Amino acid sequence: MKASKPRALDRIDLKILACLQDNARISYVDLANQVGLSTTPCLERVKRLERNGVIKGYKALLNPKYLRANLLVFVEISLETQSSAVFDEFRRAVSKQPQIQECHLVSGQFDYILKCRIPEMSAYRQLLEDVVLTLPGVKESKSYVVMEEVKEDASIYVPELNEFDEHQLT
Amino acid sequence: MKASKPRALDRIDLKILACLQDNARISYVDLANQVGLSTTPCLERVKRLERNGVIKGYKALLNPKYLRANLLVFVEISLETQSSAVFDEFRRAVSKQPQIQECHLVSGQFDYILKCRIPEMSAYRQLLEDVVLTLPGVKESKSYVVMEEVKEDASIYVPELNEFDEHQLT
DNA sequence: CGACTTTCAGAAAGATTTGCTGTCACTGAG
DNA sequence: CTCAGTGACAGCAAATCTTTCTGAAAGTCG
Repeated sequence: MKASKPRALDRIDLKILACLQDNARISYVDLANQVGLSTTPCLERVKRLERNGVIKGYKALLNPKYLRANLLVFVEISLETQSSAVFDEFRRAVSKQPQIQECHLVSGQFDYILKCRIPEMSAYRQLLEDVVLTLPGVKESKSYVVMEEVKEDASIYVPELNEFDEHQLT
Repeated sequence: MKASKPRALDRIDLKILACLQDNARISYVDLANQVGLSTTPCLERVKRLERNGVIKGYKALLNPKYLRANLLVFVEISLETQSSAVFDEFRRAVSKQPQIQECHLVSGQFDYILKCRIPEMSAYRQLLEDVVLTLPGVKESKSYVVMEEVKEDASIYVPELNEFDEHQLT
């Protein structure tokens, strides 16, 4: 037997993804109607998208205002050495901190960009002390405190099929 | 009659939020079991959390790899003038671009931080031209191309009740 | 104390999920 | 060309879930 060949996403798959990204708690009946299928093949497609890793999960979007996460700060960090031991330790420290939502290794002047949600300024100082400054290799760090969130949209743009022709699952 | 007074979140609310953030497609039956209620009050609490804006929505998490959004770039932008007309125009341009996932007004050296997901480098150049460089007020921009996403977690940390005592809905 | 409010559980009706079956269209081998 | 074999689909039905209704228990305020 051959492994299930990962097929390219078709028009209906893209519609399903857009719908579920818009409202993850939609029922399969409604979803099927919106994409023009009956429930059975619609369910099968969703399960397949989950199996293939196209859909990574479903999340409720919470309002930071009510959860002591009012303050959003971006931090740029560069490390002294670029040894993998230091990098690993840095990653481990970052992973443990739930207040650090994102951490990306970037090219450019700095090594890492962090996105942190915290209750208030004092917690930010604490976080910097805990994570950033106690780590051995931190050379420099710069903080940007967010004054206003103009746009925050976790959604990924789901293209139309015609923009998407030659694109394949890999 | 008085408007429904927004009560503080209690232990069960926090559990519900954590569960729904972890898996937005959980059934009310399972959710009720996990938080130690029967389905009826559990459903009521969820609806109330939605009404009060604590839950802003439910989203499927899609894998950028399969949606032509492989490349993640952060852009820092500062504007020449800080007139509100320029700011407004900038915001409008940003809002229209689905590839710009986030845009934040920050304090510090730059005015805005953008987070963009795009198919590849050529699209990035295009985006810069479309949004950033055609706008009148852009003084300076700096790009950080993400080489590795160490951590990306849209979740907001849901505190335990004991860490949460004196916090109120406002 | 007594009325009122809030929160809860249980039951029941309605809706959804999910597995089963059969049909249709397409494909490749003979 | 013909005929399995395959994949995707719709319809149906049983199990499960959602959601409304009802009433009980606990707390609040006069």
